[in-house]
Amino acid sequence: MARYGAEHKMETRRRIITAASRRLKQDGIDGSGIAAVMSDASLTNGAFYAHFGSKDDLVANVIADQLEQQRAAISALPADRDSLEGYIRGYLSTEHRDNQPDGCPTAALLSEIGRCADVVKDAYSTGAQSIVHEIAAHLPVVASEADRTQAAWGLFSILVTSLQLSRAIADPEASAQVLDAGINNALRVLETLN
Amino acid sequence: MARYGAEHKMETRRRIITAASRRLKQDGIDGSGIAAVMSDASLTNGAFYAHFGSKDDLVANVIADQLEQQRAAISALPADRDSLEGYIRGYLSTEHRDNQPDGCPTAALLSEIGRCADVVKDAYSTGAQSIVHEIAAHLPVVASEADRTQAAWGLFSILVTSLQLSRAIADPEASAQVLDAGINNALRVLETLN
DNA sequence: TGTACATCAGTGAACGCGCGTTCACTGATGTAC
DNA sequence: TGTACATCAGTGAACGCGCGTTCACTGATGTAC
Repeated sequence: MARYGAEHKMETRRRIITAASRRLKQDGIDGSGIAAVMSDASLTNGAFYAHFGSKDDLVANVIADQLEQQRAAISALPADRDSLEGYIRGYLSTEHRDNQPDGCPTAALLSEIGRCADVVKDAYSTGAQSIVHEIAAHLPVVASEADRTQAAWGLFSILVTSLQLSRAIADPEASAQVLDAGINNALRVLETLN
Repeated sequence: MARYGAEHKMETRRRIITAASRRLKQDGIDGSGIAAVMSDASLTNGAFYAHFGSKDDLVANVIADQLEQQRAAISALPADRDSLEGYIRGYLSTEHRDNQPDGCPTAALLSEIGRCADVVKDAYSTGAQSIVHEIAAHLPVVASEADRTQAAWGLFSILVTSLQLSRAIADPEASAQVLDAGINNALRVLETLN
């Protein structure tokens, strides 16, 4: 028997994924080095390859994990309009805008993911579709399922770009206007379904 | 007098900006090196600093130039609903999705821009606001200017994220569905203004 | 007309640095007997 | 109970490479006289 329990290595792996999630969302995929991620996880760079086959492998695992967490958070919302509105207002808040390491992975990384290896894109595809279906399940049932899925893509789009834009625009007033416009546009999607 | 006319250096500068636009949109900001850009422009890396003070300086100029071209293209559209619908369908086409070097700079770079130096973010802010105001000027005049500007942000958001998502999703069928949903959601924004 | 010099866009090698990845090694803990 | 050995998560130096940036130099063209 090894000196560590069976769960020890899995815990370390989880620690790396958690550290990498924050680092990747803060500095981007290209902007985050293995050594920095491992240091954030209180490890040295050499240990990395005992847990992941490559940087792409790590990124794919981070993406899948982050999207699943986001899906679960939406799943836990009560299926009424007020809860969804609360989620929208939280997503397009200045707090979320200013806390990228703890925020939405899609807003932080989407334009980089399109250029990533297939293993990353596949992880993203699966996760993003799960999130959108979860959003659709929380939309008013007055519309058909196809209409709700379509509206969910629209809602997701408005949230993501509005947040990305608010981060790319340096002037605080203009940035806040973009968040406001995003909230109104998102709420309008909810209304047009009724 | 120098052996070149006064316009020669400006032409070279333009050649670098054009090459860099394509390269940055294809490989991302972090993913594009000075040497590759200069090689694309049929020059060697050393000449770069005779034209730009830094990589950030180049990126800011590329962003400003790209967004101004996009604004001018929208400005040239007739201000009727069919023209706008045509623009939307072209933007969310598989051709645009598959031709990132010649495509929308926002879709290619937005999540990276939020992490860039202020000089880049300032160039982006100015350009993006111009584009949105140009879109707003092409929306039906039945709504107030504030409502149209807000709807223009929503339209822009739907276009950008839908294209980004279609590029991040590897499966062709799912990718096409995202483009379709984007078109429908974008057209719905036009309808709700009437 | 001929020659020495100034100009300057562009060349290409070099700088220090951080990247992703590899690998010989450490050292704490377990088992064998 | 004591000692030799096996296991293996983690260490830390090293690899080749490409990055952004610097700089001494080239060479084509103009001016001065």
